Amino acid sequence: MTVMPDPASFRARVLALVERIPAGRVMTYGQLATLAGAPGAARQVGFIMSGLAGTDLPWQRVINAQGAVSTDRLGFGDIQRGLLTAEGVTFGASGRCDLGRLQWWPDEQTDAQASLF
DNA sequence: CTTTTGACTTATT
DNA sequence: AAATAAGCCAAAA
Repeated sequence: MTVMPDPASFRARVLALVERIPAGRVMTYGQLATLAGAPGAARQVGFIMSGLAGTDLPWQRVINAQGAVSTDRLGFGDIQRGLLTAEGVTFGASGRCDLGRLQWWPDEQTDAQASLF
């Protein structure tokens, strides 16, 4: 069961975005905060994520701006990397992936269709 | 209302 | 490249 607070809340907007991240792609905390309407609230996004583990949401696809997972100190960094690796995301020896290639933006799903407007 | 807290980010050594 | 410091903002208490 997923957490569904007020649709108007910052949290709900973040969760809605997380749910749309395609497999094998990632988003950063700051990016989510900005798209949810609160630039700079990256830390708050992280706090929201703390409740996502164990839900249906693809929480593993949210990483930090360095292209690395921020869950090592929580004890399940290896689990998160494992899930992402299973989706095709590759991590270098430094524990970071190629953000420039894997970071996903919501409008990416539309390409030629966007020009209809 | 004020204070505290973080799965963050950026700039600066 | 790695470690520090300071800034940042939404919730909960």
